[in-house]
Amino acid sequence: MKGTQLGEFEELVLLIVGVLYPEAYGLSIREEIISQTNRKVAIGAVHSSLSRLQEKGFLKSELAEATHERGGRRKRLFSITADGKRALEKNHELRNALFNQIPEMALKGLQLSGI
Amino acid sequence: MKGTQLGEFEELVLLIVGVLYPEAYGLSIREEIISQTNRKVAIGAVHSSLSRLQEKGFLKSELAEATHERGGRRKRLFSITADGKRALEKNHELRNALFNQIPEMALKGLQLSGI
DNA sequence: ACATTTGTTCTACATTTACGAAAATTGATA
DNA sequence: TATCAATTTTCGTAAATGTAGAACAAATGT
Repeated sequence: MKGTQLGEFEELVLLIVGVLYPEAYGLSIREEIISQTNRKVAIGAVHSSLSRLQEKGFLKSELAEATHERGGRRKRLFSITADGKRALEKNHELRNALFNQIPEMALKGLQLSGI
Repeated sequence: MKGTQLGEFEELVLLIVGVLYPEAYGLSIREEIISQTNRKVAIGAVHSSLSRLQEKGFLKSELAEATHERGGRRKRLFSITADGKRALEKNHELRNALFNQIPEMALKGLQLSGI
């Protein structure tokens, strides 16, 4: 990859940032991924993906003010850029198009696996 | 990835194998990816992805008989397994669901990038 | 002041993706 | 049947992504 392609996990993170808008930050993103996918994710994985997405220009971020909760350190809030939106839509369209091009025969009988 | 997750390129290859059925083999897959995505792909990338997909159980393959064309080493033809189909559908559904959960606001005004 | 909670940064390593040269077959031709 | 040209896969290596969790930072409660 030449640094402009969206990886599998990166795409997931990008989508979740959209879903969580405007409250997308490291921990909330992690929680949302876990609850929507049943997949376990370490916090470090999320943050490294976030910073790579920002380097690629698909996300931007700003430091929010601290809240009044216990702990409540300042959050870094992420949001999608125009490039990020384009990348997401492009992937979505490509995949839908390919999905629809698969002939019936290619998948016929596959649901009753090894009888 | 723990060996059962589909990588970004792997998912693309899996879709193309479906599209090309029953004539999916290394070179034809490479050509189809290039023509459908305008992305340049090396033959080695395709083959390593194919063998990983087979290890994961998402693809199966068989050696076809030689054709009558000049040259023509025997092709290894790939097709999707039941597990592969499931993985593809699961990804497709998840992505559609997430896409639909993104609030309008998250993408508002992003099309007119840097005027 | 100190413990606790929330959150981000840093570091290290595993897996996937990428590239292209080398090797293996196969039909054609001499 | 030896060699050539064409087609396809295999192999070795480098770079990008994915995964994990400890270290570090800043806020609140007592």
